[in-house]
Amino acid sequence: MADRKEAGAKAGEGPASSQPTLDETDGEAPGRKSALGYTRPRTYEELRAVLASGTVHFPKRLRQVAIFLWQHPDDVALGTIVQVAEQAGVQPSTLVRFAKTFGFAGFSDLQGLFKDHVKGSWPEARGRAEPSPKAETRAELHFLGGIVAAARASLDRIGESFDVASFEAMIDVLAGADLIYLVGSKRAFPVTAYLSLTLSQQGVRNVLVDNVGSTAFDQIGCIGRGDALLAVSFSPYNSITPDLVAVAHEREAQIVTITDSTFSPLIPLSRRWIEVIESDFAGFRSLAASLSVGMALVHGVAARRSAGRRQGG
Amino acid sequence: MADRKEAGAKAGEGPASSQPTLDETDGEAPGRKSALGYTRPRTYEELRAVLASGTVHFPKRLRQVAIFLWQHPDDVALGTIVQVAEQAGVQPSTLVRFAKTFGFAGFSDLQGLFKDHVKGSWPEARGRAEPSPKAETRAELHFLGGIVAAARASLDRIGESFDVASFEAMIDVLAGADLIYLVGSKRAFPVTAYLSLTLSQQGVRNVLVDNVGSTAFDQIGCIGRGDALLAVSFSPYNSITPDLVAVAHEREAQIVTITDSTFSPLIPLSRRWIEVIESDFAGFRSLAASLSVGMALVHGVAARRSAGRRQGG
DNA sequence: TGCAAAATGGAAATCCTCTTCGAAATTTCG
DNA sequence: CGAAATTTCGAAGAGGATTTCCATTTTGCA
Repeated sequence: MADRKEAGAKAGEGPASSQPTLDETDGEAPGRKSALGYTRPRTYEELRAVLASGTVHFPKRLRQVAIFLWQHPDDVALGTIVQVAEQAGVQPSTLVRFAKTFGFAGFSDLQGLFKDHVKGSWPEARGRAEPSPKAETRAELHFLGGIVAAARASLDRIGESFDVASFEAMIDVLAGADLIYLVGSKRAFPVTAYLSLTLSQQGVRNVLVDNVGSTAFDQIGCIGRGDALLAVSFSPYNSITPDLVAVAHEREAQIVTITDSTFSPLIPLSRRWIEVIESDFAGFRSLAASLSVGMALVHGVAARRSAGRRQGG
Repeated sequence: MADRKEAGAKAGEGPASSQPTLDETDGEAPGRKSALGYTRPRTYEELRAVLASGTVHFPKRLRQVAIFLWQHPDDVALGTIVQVAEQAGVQPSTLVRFAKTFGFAGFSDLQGLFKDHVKGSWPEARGRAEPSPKAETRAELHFLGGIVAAARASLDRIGESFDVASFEAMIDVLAGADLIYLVGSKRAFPVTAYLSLTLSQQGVRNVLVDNVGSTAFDQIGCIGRGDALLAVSFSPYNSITPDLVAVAHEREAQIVTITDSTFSPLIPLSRRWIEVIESDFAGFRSLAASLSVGMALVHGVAARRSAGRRQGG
C-alpha cells in the first residue's frame, strides 16, 4: 500500500501548484469558502463526516455526486471516472469539480480515499448482515426485526418456488397489450402504485385504477380487447378488485394476476397468474416479494416493448 | 464494467492466435502444458481454484505473479498495472503475459475478475436459497434475481446501522400527535400509502396527502401545532415534498422523516429523522427497507397509543 | 424584469496506462 | 559443454482516462 501511495504521489507531483484556483479563492473571500474550502479530507471517514455534517450546501449536480459517493463507495473505488459519472448520472467533469471543491487535485486523488477504504475494510467486513444483539432489547426493535425477517422470508420463497413459465407468459401478455390497466386495492394498492410509476418511467403508458372519485368502474368500462389488466390481490378477497376484474373479463381484456393463493377468485378470470406468498409478523404483512416480482414484470415488459420497437421500425 | 470487458475483448481479438507458443508446446508435451491451456476462468473463485490446484508449474517470474495475486487480491483489484507490478516485484509486461497465459485479453481483463469479486455487490455468492440455476439462462429471471438481491441488501443494511434513538424518538413524536399527516411523492408514495392503510387499520387516524386534485397544499395548510407529519423522501429531491414539509414546518407541526441520505432538504426541517438506504438493480429501486422501517414505526405508534388509552381512560 | 454570478455540459488536449515487440539473459536438453 | 528454446526485460506506440476550458444554462438578486 505504501508503494502504491508513493507511486501515486510521483504521478501527481506538485499537486499544490496545480490547483491555484483554490488558493486564490481562499485569499479572496474566506468567509464563504470556509464551507467549501475544507481542508482536504485525509481519510474516507473524514470525507464522510464532512458530507454528513450537512453544513455544506451543494448545487444540484454536486449534491447528486455527494449522494452517490455516499451510497456507492465501492463503485467509486473500482470504477473509472466515466463509469462512475454514468452511474451517478452526471458528467465526468462534474466529478472533477466536486473533487476540487474539497481540495483534491482531481478525481483520481479523491478516488484514492475510496480505494484505501475498500482495501482496508475488505477482508474483515465480509461477514456482516447480522442485526446487532441490541435488536432484541426493546420491543419496537424486536418488532422491526420481525418485520425484516418476514420480508426476507417472502423474498426467499420466490427463490424456492417460482413459476417461470407463467411469469414469462405474463410478460408476453402485458407487452402485447395496447394499454395496461393496473388494479389493486388495500394492501395491494401500494404495489400497483409503484408499478404504475415505474411503467410510466419506462415509457410504457398505463392506467392506475385508484378509485379516486369512485370512478374505478367507469375507468375499467373503457378497457378493450387489445388491452391488458394486471391485477394484484391478496386474501381476504373482499375488496372491489374481483368485481373490477370481472368487468374487464366481460369486455374480453387480457387479464394477468399476482395473488397469494390458488383460491383467489381472480384466477378463473385470468389468462395467466402467479402466486406470491407474503409472510407476516404480528399481522403486519410484507410487500417485498410482490414488489420484486412486479418490478421484474415491468422490466420484462419494457425490455420487450423496446425490442419490438427496434424490430418493427 | 461490461463496457470495459467488451473493449478488452476487442483489443485482444484472436487471443488464441496471439499465443502460438502455447499451442506448439501443447502438441509436443501435453502433460505439462495442459496446466497452462486452461480455459479462461470466469470468476475469481475459478481462478483461485486453478492457482490452488498446484498442478501448474510456472517459470520463476510467473510463479511470483501467481503468489502475489493469491496473497493480495485487493491490491490487484484497486491498483494500476504499474503499481501491481511494482508490489509484486515484476515488470508490467510480465503481468500481461501471465494474463494471456490464462486466456485473458490482457491485464485489464484479468483485473476485472478481481474487481467483480471485491465489489461483491453480487449476492449470488452470498449464501443459500439461490434461485434455480436456470435463473441465469433467461434475462428476465436474472433481473428478478437482481431485484430480490437488492431488496435483501436493503434489509441487511437496516441490521448494520440503525439509529435506535432516532427511531424511538420518532415513535414518541408520532404517538403524541393529535393527527398524523403522511407525505411522500413518486417512489415514496407507495410507502406512505401502505403506512396510511396500516395506521387506519390500527385505529390511528391519519391523513394521506396524496395530492389528488392538487389539493396537497390545502390539506397541509390545515396542519396544526398538535399534529405530526411523517415525510418519506428519496433522492432526487425534486418533488413537491420539500415544499409541503416547509409549509408544515412554518405551521409548527412536529416533523419526522424517513430519507435516504443526510443531504435531504427535509432534515433541517425535521424534529427527528432516520436514514434508510435502498439498494437498486439496474435503476429499479427496492422499497423493502423503507416499508419495514415504516411498519415498525406504525406498530410502535399503535402500541404506545393503546397503552396511553388504557392508562388515561 | 433584467443583470451578474454561479453552475453545468461537452469536447479538445494532455497525461498516463496498457500492450506490443525485439533483444538479452536464462534455462533446458542433447 | 554448446545450441535451441524459453523466459525476462525494457522501450516505444496505441488507446483510454483524466483534466481543462469555454459556451450555455441556470440561479440569485436588485
